[in-house]
Amino acid sequence: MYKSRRQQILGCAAVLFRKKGFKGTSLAEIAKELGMEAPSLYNHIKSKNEILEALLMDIAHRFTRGMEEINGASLAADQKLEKLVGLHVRLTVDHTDAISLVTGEWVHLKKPALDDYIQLRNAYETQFKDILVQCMKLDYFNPLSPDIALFSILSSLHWLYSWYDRNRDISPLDLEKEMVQCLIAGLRS
Amino acid sequence: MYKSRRQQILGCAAVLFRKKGFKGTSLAEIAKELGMEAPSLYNHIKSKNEILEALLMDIAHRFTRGMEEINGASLAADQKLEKLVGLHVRLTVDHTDAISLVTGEWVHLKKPALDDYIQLRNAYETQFKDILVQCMKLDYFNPLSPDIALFSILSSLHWLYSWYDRNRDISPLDLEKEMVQCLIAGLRS
DNA sequence: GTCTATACGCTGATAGAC
DNA sequence: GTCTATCAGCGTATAGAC
Repeated sequence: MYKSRRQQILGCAAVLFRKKGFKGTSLAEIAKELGMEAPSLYNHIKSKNEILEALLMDIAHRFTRGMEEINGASLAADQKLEKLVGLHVRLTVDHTDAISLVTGEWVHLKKPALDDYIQLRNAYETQFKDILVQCMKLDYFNPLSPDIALFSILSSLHWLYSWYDRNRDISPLDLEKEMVQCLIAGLRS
Repeated sequence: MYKSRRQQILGCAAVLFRKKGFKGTSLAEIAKELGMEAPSLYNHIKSKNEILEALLMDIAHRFTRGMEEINGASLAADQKLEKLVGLHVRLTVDHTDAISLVTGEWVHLKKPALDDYIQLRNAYETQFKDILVQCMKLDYFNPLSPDIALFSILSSLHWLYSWYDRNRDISPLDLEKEMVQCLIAGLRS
């Protein structure tokens, strides 16, 4: 599969940003990893910050699209919840490094992009909670605090990448099944 | 309550490190917040990195001591698990800013301190998992994968600080009860 | 598209007066 | 203990040759 120079830079940066943080990674390091000099990067990117924007907005849009698909289908709320876990597992497996930036590095986004990112994030969480609330209206779900349940499930899903990295032998499908059991079984009475 | 200049610096740094990251925070910013100049900080600290070390090792030792106390008491495994949730809630409420560094900023620790930190962290997680395994031997617990259950519970507990910050109105005791229900209820059959 | 040369601000840290 | 002065190094970014 062909990768443009820009895509190579983005992929390489994601790995380094994950390991050393956005502020802890220099353009020289990214360039060196690709066998080039730092200034040459500017033929493919606008600035260092643009790299972070491209990585994070791509991830954010993938989550948004996934949520739209799930909400568009005519499924019961608990089935939607299981689909959401699957969405997180799939994106984590396919974009492990970029997704790791969601937990902390997004704070280094700058003003216009930062607002866009936060807006997408808030919309996603709102829709996630709506589905959770619908689940709790089903009589075989426990009526927990939706805020705490949302936070609890989401934080586990956000950290999937760190766990998956140390256990790449598990198949994505098995991982999804285990996560569904672990996260959702607790909500059912 | 009296706070030494060093403690003021550490507390101030924790707030800034949390908001802008360790690498994204300059000594000048920390100093300014305290109404002093950057070089004056060196009368109380050895280096910028030492601030991070002091903050993280303090937190790590608090978790280690908490685990020792819980393991030292003669409690059933499921009771120990509940106590552990309480430990995380209490430390999060009392040291919100410093504890936020546990999720990502610890990677900026340098060699001698980094190894100490990782060692404490691994020991804590091992003991946590042991308790989880003991729970699953009780007949009213589901036999989930201990690794996934550990990861799932710990990631929720690690992100408590971000949630607690936006919901400071809830009492620590209520939060503890909700978290126990949300995290542990799922493991019980 | 890649390079070398270069500008220039910021950062962590030290020296030394008060 | 705090300050001012100062340094060396690094980081992003630009200019311009090839």
